[in-house]
Amino acid sequence: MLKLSRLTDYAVVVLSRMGQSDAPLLSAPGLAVRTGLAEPTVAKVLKILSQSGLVEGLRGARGGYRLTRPLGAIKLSEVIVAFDGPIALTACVDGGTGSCESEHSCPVRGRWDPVNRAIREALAGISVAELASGGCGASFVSLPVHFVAAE
Amino acid sequence: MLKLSRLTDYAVVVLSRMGQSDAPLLSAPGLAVRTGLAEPTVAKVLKILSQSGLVEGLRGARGGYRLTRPLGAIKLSEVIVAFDGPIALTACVDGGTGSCESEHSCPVRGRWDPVNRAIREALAGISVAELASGGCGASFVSLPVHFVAAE
DNA sequence: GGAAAGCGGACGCCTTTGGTCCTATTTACC
DNA sequence: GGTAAATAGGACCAAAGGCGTCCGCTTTCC
Repeated sequence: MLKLSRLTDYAVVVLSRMGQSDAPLLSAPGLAVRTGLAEPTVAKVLKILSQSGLVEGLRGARGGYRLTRPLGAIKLSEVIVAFDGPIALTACVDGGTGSCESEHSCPVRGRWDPVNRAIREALAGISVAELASGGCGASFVSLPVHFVAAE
Repeated sequence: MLKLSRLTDYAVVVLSRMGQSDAPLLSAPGLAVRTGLAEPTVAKVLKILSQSGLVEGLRGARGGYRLTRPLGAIKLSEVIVAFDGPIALTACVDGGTGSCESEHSCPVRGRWDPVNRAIREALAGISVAELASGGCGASFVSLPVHFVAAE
């Protein structure tokens, strides 16, 4: 549906809350309360974020999670890839052969690659900080996306 | 999944084939043979394309479908909208209130709008003809996408 | 040693998608 | 006028994936 999964949406919310707080460590139950999301869901989100290296988990009592990078250094595309997998509009991922039974006669064979690249670059040009910033009044971020029709 | 539905993929293939042919009218069974797709599927795709006004259907024996516009005038975003609905990465569509139960405390409230706009503009800057053109050697299409972080 | 918290995996409900089929309507041709 | 071919619209069913939840295990602090 050209929609990202709900988990990804939650992840952005959770990351944003982590960026707002100045506490060194935040627990999953604590973040659940602050975000208003269900506790198991927040735990799942943080687990995946931890596996992707976007946050770091510290075990044991008084444990919790912390950002491994400031929000401004986390690209939106990284979060999406962590939850939804590689960003590709069609099942025919770049270059691969054998995945489609009628690829020999497909008129759009390989033509999606530049489109995918354009989307990827657009989402890589936005940081989570830019998504979360509530106080940045009138900042303009220009992202020039170059679409190469033919490789 | 940030993937468009399979029907949308088929639609691009069917439209491309229609653009290649110079016959005034093409039937669904005929297009099914030319594309290698199942006949009922092609019929479904053409029905939706017809409802969206991208193709025109003529009934009766010797009937068929024809493009209402040249492929170069059909934006990729139009095809996606016809099958997948409005292009919005999150369920929180632009501006709307009441759709999310925790919108009062959501730190990314309304922040997705510029992202959605950027994606929309990127997909609106590509025509189906550019996707289908097999002979266009080294044409470069530049689409400047301006991302406004704060509205 | 107990409590709190992260880690990994598995399970079940639900929605959506997808492919198919049936019937009605329209039109060309014999 | 009848028949065949094609679109139009809707309904149906099976499959897949997402989503939320829960369990047991490990780790660490008090």
